[in-house]
Amino acid sequence: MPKYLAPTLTDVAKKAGVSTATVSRCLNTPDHVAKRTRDRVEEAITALGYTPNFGARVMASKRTYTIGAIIPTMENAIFARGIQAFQDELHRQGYTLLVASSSYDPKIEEEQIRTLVSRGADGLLLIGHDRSSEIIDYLEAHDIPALVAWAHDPNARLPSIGFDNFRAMSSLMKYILNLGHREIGLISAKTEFNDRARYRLMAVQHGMIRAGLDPTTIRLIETQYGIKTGAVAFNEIISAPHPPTIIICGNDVLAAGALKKAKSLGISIPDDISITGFDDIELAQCVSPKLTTVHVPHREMGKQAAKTVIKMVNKEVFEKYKELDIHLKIRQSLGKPKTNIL
Amino acid sequence: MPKYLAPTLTDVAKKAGVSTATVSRCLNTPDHVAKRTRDRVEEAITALGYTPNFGARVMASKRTYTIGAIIPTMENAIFARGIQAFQDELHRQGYTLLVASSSYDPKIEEEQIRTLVSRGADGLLLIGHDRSSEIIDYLEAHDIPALVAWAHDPNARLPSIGFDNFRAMSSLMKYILNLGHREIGLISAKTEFNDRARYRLMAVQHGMIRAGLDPTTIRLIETQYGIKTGAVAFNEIISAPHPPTIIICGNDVLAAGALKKAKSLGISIPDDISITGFDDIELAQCVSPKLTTVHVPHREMGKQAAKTVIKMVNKEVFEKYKELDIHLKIRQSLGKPKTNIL
DNA sequence: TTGTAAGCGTTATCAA
DNA sequence: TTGATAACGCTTACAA
Repeated sequence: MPKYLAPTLTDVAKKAGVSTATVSRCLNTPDHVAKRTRDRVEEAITALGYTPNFGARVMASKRTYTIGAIIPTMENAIFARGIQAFQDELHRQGYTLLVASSSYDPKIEEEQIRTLVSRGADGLLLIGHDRSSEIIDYLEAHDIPALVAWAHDPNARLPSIGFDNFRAMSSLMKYILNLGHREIGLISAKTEFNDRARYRLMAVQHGMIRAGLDPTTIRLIETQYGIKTGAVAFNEIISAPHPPTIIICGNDVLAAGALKKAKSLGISIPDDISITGFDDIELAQCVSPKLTTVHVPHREMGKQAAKTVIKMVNKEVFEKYKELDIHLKIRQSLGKPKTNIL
Repeated sequence: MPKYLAPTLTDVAKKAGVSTATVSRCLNTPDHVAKRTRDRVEEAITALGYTPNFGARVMASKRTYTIGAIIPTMENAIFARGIQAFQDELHRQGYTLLVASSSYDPKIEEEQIRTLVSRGADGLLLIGHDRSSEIIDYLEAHDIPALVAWAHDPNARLPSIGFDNFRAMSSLMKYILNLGHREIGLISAKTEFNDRARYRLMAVQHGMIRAGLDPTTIRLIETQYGIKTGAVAFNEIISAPHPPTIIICGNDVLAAGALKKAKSLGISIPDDISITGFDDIELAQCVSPKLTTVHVPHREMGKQAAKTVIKMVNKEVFEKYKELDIHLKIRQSLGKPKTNIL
């Protein structure tokens, strides 16, 4: 069997009896071509099963209609929902999304940024602000616009669309303190290279201080994201000598893990201890008791992120720091603190 | 501010005082270059912040070390976990994964296949076998190897790695019938363009027949994937005149939705009615009662898929139809049928 | 409306 | 071990 070679513009041109320029025009600016010729060319294209070579196209035109996104992990409903919305909007506007994941590793993230840029991404979507200024220089040097999502920071170098993680967690914290909780546990995602997690942690600490409490009394565990890790952390906090009346979790997945563990230990939520989440993914409503959490408009964020990135790519004006509203979602996993010590 | 232009091989060559060929060699076959020259070149590269242009590279070398994957949706823990494992293994072997999603639409899937191929993907990962033979012709014509995952079918044109959806659901069905269930409800994903869903449905029907029951008595609802849609479907089945003693769900997410609805209606699972899922994602253990489901080794599948695709790309021998083991995960959402009619 | 031809940034072949 | 130089497939002035 002879090795097949994909047909090129030249093949199509030959078959249609026109120049390569004309074929190219049929593809890019069809209305600049006479109907008769266009028909001939299109015929040749389908006959040959021609698909343009992307690499060549990029080299010649410098425009790819491709947006890259680098997310910490694909294995997380939180990003999944927002990214799907991002992709849907991009697709509607004729752009293609290419996704890569960094496994929460800044080195890998840099690598992926370079990969995507060298592949001709017109623009990039990144998660959070924690990254080296070198890589931002790199993006500027290559004139590749990048938008940060899942965060809001008007002082950051990169534009962003998202919410203020500090404010969001603060409002939950205020609610918790109002209920009378004073002994607080916190299961957080790793805060290194993760500004979202760090701001959420800071919000809890600041809440304590404002209430005249000692923030060092927070039973804090930093752990990787996951249901299992949430369960382990819960167990650890609850087993210590003086357990808290509430365990705040950095996201819904950790909270679900904590809840699961509580159940298996026969600890009643929220009677014995309260648990809260963050994100309001569907999971939050599937567990019982349903999770009190912070609602984040992931779909909206994804959609608007797409619109903004496209504006950036096209050098149109855009809102540089767009903040989205979040709100508390009060459900059953949060109650008043138990009066007698557990 | 002058518009910056990304440095090219030529710039590096000039700066290092060598030819472009030498720079290229430093990048691709460093050991064919004298250490002294190599050092000079590397210095120039970092000084300029040079990154190779991918398009040009592809055009010149025809090799990209990129694998494309097209999944029905990113918004689904089922694919997320497998794809993350797929990506991890690819990354370990020096390949880059580019993911696109089809929104369960075969037209979009074709589009994405062409996009990925024209971008120079060396190989492709696809989900399930349902697609036009034209697009398979296209892949063959372009000599792009494609591997199907999440399915097993030794008669299909494309090689695959996965499990036999019919067998998997059949074994669950056998277990269910053994418990004494005779009145069966089924919430399935849409079966059009989805062989996995179709085989699972067929398995339920065949199970009925083998047990001497009439498969047309199955209360069947086909719906989109989602927690909400699962809840709606459950409600519909349960509200009909003669409700079943069990509702089999095509995957865990639908089952979680059904469970949630049951709880809100005050229906006790599994005392009043049983519910089963499929996939055994983490969610299955977070709901209560925990879901009886079919365990699918997603991570293992993703990892092996990566290894196989790389073999295919490199024209090494590989197992064309690899079947992975699945097994029942018996938990609490499945019980004996209630004796008196609900 | 169409054709000619000069790039675009690499790699690879062939000499040196 | 290095350097010229011809592809690779496409777009886009510029000419016709």
